[in-house]
Order: sequence, then structure tokens, then C-alpha cells
Amino acid sequence: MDRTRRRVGRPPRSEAGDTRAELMAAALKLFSRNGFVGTSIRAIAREVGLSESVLYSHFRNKQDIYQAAMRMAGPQGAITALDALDGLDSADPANFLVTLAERLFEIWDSPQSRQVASLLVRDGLLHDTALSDGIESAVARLAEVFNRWVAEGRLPADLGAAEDLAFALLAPIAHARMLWLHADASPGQRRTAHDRFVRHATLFARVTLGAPAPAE
Amino acid sequence: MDRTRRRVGRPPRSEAGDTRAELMAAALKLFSRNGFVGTSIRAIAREVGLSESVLYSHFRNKQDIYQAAMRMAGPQGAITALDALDGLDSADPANFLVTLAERLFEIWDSPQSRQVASLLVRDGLLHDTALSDGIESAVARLAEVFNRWVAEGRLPADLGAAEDLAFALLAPIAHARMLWLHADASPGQRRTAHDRFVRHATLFARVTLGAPAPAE
DNA sequence: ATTATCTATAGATCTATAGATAATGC
DNA sequence: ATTATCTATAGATCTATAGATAATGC
Repeated sequence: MDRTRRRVGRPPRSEAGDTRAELMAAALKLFSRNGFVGTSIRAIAREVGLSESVLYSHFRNKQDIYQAAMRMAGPQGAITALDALDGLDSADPANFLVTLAERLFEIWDSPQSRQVASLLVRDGLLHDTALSDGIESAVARLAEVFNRWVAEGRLPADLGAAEDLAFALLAPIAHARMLWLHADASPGQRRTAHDRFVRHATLFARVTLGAPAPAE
Repeated sequence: MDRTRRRVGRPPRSEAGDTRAELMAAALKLFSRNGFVGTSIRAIAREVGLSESVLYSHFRNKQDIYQAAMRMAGPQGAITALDALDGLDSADPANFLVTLAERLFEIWDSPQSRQVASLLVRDGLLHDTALSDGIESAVARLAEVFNRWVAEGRLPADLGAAEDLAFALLAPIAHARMLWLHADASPGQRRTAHDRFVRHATLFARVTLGAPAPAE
């Protein structure tokens, strides 16, 4: 990351790294901290220790760097977590819900996911359909699980619409993510997030299923 | 807002408006849309139809405009809504909760509140303590109400910590606000937000109080 | 010959200031 | 005299390009 200033000309093999990947990581870091307009090509190059013109041999323009960085970070969302838990949902509902919260925490606590969260929030992507679509489809996906539970008699039918229940479980977790799992969250903030994730899932399980929460 | 280009010199009385207020409103609008760094002094001046140098006779610098605009918009938060409902909480708990959701919607649906929401989300204020402190104190304030209800036998004592319950009610509402009650939300998005606010409060009341929701 | 870097620079902003100009209110 | 605006401009960035330079791989 912090190479010393190079001399003119192509650097020798021994000093070569994966420049493109380093540039994308630096870009994601700075974009997430200062936003798209708040981050200059120059600043990204300086972060990696290169001249700014080198970015134009790897990317077409600033927008292209942004897109490449977002593609690299990938969409590690709630849907992924739900898919991974597919086998577990027929076993113990309360355990499923708390495990889901734990799983979401693990995914969203990684440095890169936290940078993506900051970036989503910053650059209008929040107000783009990207994030709200993500929430909507995760809610719909979880609602299917709840409907199945109702059909199987594992969940009372008179609580309310499955979609409303799914929103009531996921929205506080998504909210805690945005508040406390961002790019430069302190260890304390990350603990707060974890605490909120688990306590909310536990409360939700107890109130809707009438069961005590499983031991952590 | 869209005055034609003025001629040199102080404008006659007939054309004078409240320039300072117009500048702050324009600044809030543009900051909320494009962020602090994404908004130039020049753009704010052009929005009001004045030369950019006029901003320096009303404000010290760009940062000063930002602060003035935020102060003008004011902190119309959940605490305000809770205070306004103070008399109601001893009457009908379910009604109190749904009324709170309606009240929060009214406050946060105004154009200026929506601009503030966008701005909070954009310029790191989300990651500043400002917003998370706001949530924390609103949660604490509502938890007091819940504790009183438990003491009065209006709310079952075995549901969980009052603070967790308060978070479970408020976080989805705050989340829906950030997703759908932003600066340039469509009428459809604003309806979605209202729908979410009310449906969540209704569900929450039914599940925790065991009572049917009051008619809207 | 190709690739990965560099230096230098054009042209477009942007913030902020200096100083001119014309209306207002005493 | 004071106030509210204007024009003009200095100085600092920023994006993007042109062209030089040195290592690599055939």
C-alpha cells in the first residue's frame, strides 16, 4: 500500500504487485470514507504510492474505477445468508432466527462489507433502488419461510402478515448495520451492532414463537 | 428562487426578498441532493439567481452555510413526537403506539425533514454520533413508557427488556424513513413509508399487547 | 514490441477576496 | 454612511491526455 516513490519506467518484476487490485481496494476505502466526489483520482493514486496517470491505464475514468471497486466487493447480502441457512429452517425456528442474525453479523462485519455499507449510504445508492430492493427481496424471501412455518403449525397464524413479520425482524438488523457496521466503526460500535442483532432476533423469537431463546 | 439576473448595485426595495433564508433553503436542497463536497458555492448562488460572491456577505465560508442550513431545518425527531404524545400514554397503549407512528410520519414527511434525512445519511452524520445518539435517546425515552406500562399491568412483564422492545418498535420505523422518506422521494415511496410505519406499529401492538389494532 | 510506470501540462472547475456600483435610511 | 449586490481575478485543485522511459517476454 505504501510503496516509496518509484523511479521512471516500468518497475522490475521483484517490485510488481497486483496494481489493479490495490487500486480498487484503495478506491473502495477512500470512496467509502469521503464519497465519490470527495475522492480524487490523485488521492487514490497517492494511497497506493503511484502517479495518478497510472489509473487511466487500468480504468477508463473515475466512474469506471467506482464500478470496478463495487463489482469486486460484491453483493454479500441477506439473501446469501438466508440461502446458506436453507437446511436449518425446518429444524428449530428460534434457533434459525438467532443463527440468521449471527450469520448476517459475520457477513456484514468484514472490513470490505463495512466499506460497501458506507458507500451505499453515501453515494445515493441508498436512494437508488439498489438497497431498498435488497431489503424488499430479503423480506419476501423470509416471508416464505414464515408462511411455511404457519402451514406446519410452528408459528401462530394470527400474528399478522408474514411480510410484516419479516420486516419486523430484518429492518432493525439492517438499521443497526447502517448505524454501527460502517467503514471506520470502532470495536465498541461493532460490539453494539452484534449485541443489537442478537438481542433483537432473540426478542423476536420469544415474542412470536413464545419460546425461550436458545443459549448462545 | 429563479430570479432573473440582476443588474449591478443594490437592488430596489421592490425586488428584495429574504435572501439569507433563500440561500439556506437552496443550500439544504443542493447539499441533500449532492452532498457537501458535491455542492459548490456557485451552484447555490445560481439556484437563487445571484452571484456567488454574495454568499460571502451572508456566511463566512462554505462550512458556515452548511451549519446555518442545518440549524434552520432543526432537529425534529422522535423525542419531539414522544413529548407531544405525553398525555396519551396512560389511556390506550395500542392507540398510543399507532398514533406515535402516524405522528412520526407527519414530522418526517415534510420536504425539509426529508432533505435533512438525505443530508444526515450523506455527509457522514450517519456515522457521526448525531443520528445514532438520536436513536439511542428516543429508545431510552420510549423504554421509560414501556416500563411504566409493565408496572401498571398494561404490558406483560415477560416479553423482554423494555429497551429491546423500544428498539424493536422504533428501528424499523427509522429504517423505513431512511429508505423512503428522502429528499426526492416519489409519492409512491412516501406511501410505502407511511404504510410501513403504520403496519409495523400495528403488528407490534398486536404481538406485544395481545390486542387488536385500533381502526385507522 | 509490449507493458507499466513516469513527468508535464491543458483546460475546467472551485473557494475566497478585492473593489466597484447603486439603492436605502438617517 | 451603510447595505446588497455585482465583476474580475488569484490561487488551488481536479480530470484527463500526450509523450517519455525502462523492464519484460517473445
